[in-house]
Amino acid sequence: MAAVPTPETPGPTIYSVADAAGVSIATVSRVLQGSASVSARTREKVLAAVDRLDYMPRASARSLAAGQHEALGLVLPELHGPYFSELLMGFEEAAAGLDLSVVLALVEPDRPLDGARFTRLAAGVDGLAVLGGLIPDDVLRRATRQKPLLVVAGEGTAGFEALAAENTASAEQVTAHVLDAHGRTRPVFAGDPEVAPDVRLRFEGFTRALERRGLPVPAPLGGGLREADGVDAAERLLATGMPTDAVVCANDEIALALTARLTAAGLAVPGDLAVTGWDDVMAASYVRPGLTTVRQPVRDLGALAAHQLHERITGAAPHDPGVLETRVVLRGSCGCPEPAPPAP
Amino acid sequence: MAAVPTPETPGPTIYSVADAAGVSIATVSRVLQGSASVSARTREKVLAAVDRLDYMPRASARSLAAGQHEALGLVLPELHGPYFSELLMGFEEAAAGLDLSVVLALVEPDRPLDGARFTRLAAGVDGLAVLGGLIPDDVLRRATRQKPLLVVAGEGTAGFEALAAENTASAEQVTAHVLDAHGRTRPVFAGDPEVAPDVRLRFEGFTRALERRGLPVPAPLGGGLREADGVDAAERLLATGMPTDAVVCANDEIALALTARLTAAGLAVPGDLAVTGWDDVMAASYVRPGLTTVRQPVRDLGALAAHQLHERITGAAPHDPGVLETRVVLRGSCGCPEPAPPAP
DNA sequence: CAGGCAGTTGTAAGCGCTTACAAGGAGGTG
DNA sequence: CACCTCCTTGTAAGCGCTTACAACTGCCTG
Repeated sequence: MAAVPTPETPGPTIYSVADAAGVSIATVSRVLQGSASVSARTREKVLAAVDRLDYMPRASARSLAAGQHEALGLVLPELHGPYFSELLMGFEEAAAGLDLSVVLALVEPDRPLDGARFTRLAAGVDGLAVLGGLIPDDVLRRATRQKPLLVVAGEGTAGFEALAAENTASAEQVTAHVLDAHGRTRPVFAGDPEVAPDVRLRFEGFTRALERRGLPVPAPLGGGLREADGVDAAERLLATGMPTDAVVCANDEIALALTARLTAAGLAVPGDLAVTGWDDVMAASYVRPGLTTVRQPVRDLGALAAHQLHERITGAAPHDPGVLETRVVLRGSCGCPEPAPPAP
Repeated sequence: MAAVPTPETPGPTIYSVADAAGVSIATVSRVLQGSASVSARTREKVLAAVDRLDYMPRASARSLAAGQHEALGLVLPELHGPYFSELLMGFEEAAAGLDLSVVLALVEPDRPLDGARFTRLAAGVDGLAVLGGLIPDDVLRRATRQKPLLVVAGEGTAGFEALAAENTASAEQVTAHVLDAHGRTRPVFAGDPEVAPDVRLRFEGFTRALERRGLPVPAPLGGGLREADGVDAAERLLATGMPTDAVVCANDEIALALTARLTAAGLAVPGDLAVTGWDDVMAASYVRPGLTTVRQPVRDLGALAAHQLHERITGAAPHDPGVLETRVVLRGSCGCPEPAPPAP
């Protein structure tokens, strides 16, 4: 028995199998494709040979001959929080359902998707889904000329095919809730609209709620989407003497960290400030007060991305972009009564 | 300008580029490999043609000719909690550093990695990393004959190459802490040792701590690793009249949900019961009391997996397996004084 | 100035698979 | 019984790339 196949000791090919089964390679291929008509007896002989030899076709040879990779690429940022994991799971599940592999590339702050890596990714897949705001537009535009490309959680504007969950209306809704149901009048937005398209759209909703009520719109607090950014935002707030009574945060991580920091500084949530988040992460339902937030169908987003990409690749009529619906989840942090027990 | 290339409209090949640049395809290949000696003038001509045509080599053709996929496969379960994300990030970063792509396959309860999917995965990569306990041993053994394979966070026993973070000693340590520092005497273990190798090893550490002190070892509470399982465990505990004063949980999700459920039932943590978790997820530091837990270098684990796999593939002498160290993080849930502010 | 060498480029043979087409055999029909 | 069909199988031509080898150029040596 030979050792594990390596580049130097390639292992059996379709020729070995054909020999072993006493048929031609075309027949082996047919059996393996389950495609054309092959007699039962022949099929068995071939399958027996496959089994005996531990044969496994090289995907590269298949792809080359068939002219398709049968793989989708997915580009995401650091996988912090449940958001990206969910997206990824939805995408992977849908892709698997379509018999497609998923090639994943992560973009981290110190590790942008440079030309080489992007090319290597794109060269091995039939289509590409990229998280909105991750890659500069010109790079995207270039990529678009190579492969079908879909921007996920981005804006439909820039001329790319895009797909996203609703943002603006939900943000307006949650802001309006804080204003109308809890009588707040000087809310601020924690997050940087420049950092990602969703954040910009959420800030727009926030803005709209204020404008409709004739309230002034303060500048957003800025910062990224991580816990540390929430702490920073809280400290900036403290430093400015807290000219606010509500903080609408761009996501739950910010909201949780900010709440913790403000509470440590002696402020009460929701007493002194109402706080809201976005995403409904696990911790949102465990902290006290529970975090009021917006839940989005992230997994569906991922799945839809895979399906739309597949349709683009196979040339089927593309879905209309569609914006997925979200849902506001009210808990104690905005001033609402705490819902039932924290357990799921 | 042609539309986006699709299987029907393939786009430029190395031949187009060679024509456009007035050289042979061998020369184009050389330029693209950055390899052999090519005159500066020729190189420029080729690069100009590449640029003009938006040429992108097919990975499948490269792989076929070169006999390598330049890709690693990774098999993980559902990406809940930060654990798997971290692992994935570490793996992907290391792989990218080695100029390798990452093909991801997720195994979910209703979606096992059947033969077809596994074959499709293995057929397109040079090596495979699989989370311990996910795939039946016989399937693994079969896979081992095809490709280099590494079991991550599993046990080194079964004859597979394996890699993991320390479990038993840390579990013994955290259990001992609850017993010795907080005077508990009747702890139980929440989790099912059968569900994953790490859990089994943690339960072993738990067991050892009790045995060394001459205490009886109660049967583990059983159940999976999700929040819902923690709730279940809590309810089982309540139903049996709570013959315990400490719960050592297999992970933080269980610990958090169980704590919430017990608290809702009127019990005090750590007053009535000490609770500990595993992983140090984000919520662990936000809840009150903070959750005492064990932090493991998950990202490093992922990175190490990619590196070891690569060494196996390239035939370099394999690292020795190595077990990564973990660290107990003490917070309020075991009875310790709460550390500084909750913010990171 | 012949011979040799290094540097550069082209030629061509695969890599392992899919698939159009041809070929052969078995069975049915008039 | 000749002929036509359908079913099954084989033949062979790629798919787009890498790479060993050959070939050519110009230059340096003796």
